[in-house]
Amino acid sequence: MTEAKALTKNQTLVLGALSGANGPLSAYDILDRLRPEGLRSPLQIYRALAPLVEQGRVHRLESLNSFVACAHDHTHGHHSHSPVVFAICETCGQVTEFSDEKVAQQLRGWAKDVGFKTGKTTLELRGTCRTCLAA
Amino acid sequence: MTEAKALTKNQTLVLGALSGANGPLSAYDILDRLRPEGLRSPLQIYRALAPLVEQGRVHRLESLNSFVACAHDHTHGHHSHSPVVFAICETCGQVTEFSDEKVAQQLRGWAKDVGFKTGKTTLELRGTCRTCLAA
DNA sequence: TCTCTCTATGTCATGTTATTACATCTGACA
DNA sequence: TGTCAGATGTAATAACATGACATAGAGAGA
Repeated sequence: MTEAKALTKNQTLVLGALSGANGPLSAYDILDRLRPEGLRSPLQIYRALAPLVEQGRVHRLESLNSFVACAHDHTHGHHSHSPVVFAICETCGQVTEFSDEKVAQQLRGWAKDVGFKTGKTTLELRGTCRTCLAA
Repeated sequence: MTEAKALTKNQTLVLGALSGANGPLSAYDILDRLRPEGLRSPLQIYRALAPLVEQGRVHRLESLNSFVACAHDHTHGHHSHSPVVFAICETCGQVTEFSDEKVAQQLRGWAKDVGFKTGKTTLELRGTCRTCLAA
């Protein structure tokens, strides 16, 4: 098993901010939370986010222009790279992360048929979660 | 069969610009193309886009912050609302639009299981198309 | 130890995407 | 003709993201 890559100071701060939040944060939201730690510019946030997203420790939600800490465990250095689905509640902001092998398989099948080489997959559901529906 | 809704002048211009393009355009790209027609501000573009997207004549690509004309026929006023998948070639910019009932079904199944009410679904594949792979 | 180099960091400026607020125009129709 | 609603026009600004360049610190090797 490979070791998890060590994080730099700013990466640690950014990941901490996202882990501590109970929903997605924009880069500027993160910046506001980290001003007390001395961060001052958006670029510092974006620079820290890039490798975190790359490593899968943070996900970018394209439909919100914001970021969430990955719900899975990264302390042991490895995780699945099958595409992730995000269900985003527009009422409470909570994001549920899951992956679905059937969906992945189906998309791979389409790609194979038409000769498309898939890199990153974005799959986001916007709607209302069970809790908010009940309320 | 319901009739297609009539478009306003600016909506016609914007849809025309998107139909004429051979790939996705940002709102500001569209604006640049429509300056000769007298459009001057981003808001004019965004205002025209909103109902076009609403009606499904235009799709927004979240991962590119840009827009494409829907590949399907809207002249007869009706089209399927099953979620659409976009395959975006990062080399040539071409966007292929398709829908996959199995994927849709699978996602509906998940939503049902956890009690999530899905509104809009975003499903975008970034990668390389057959043509660009061959080149 | 010195210094070279690589990575991370800091800062300013700017580029790109999207909306708020408010004014004006136009056509339907009472 | 008056007025009302929808479409349009314009300025200003908010929100998201990156380019360019300077600085700091840690580790390798002379």
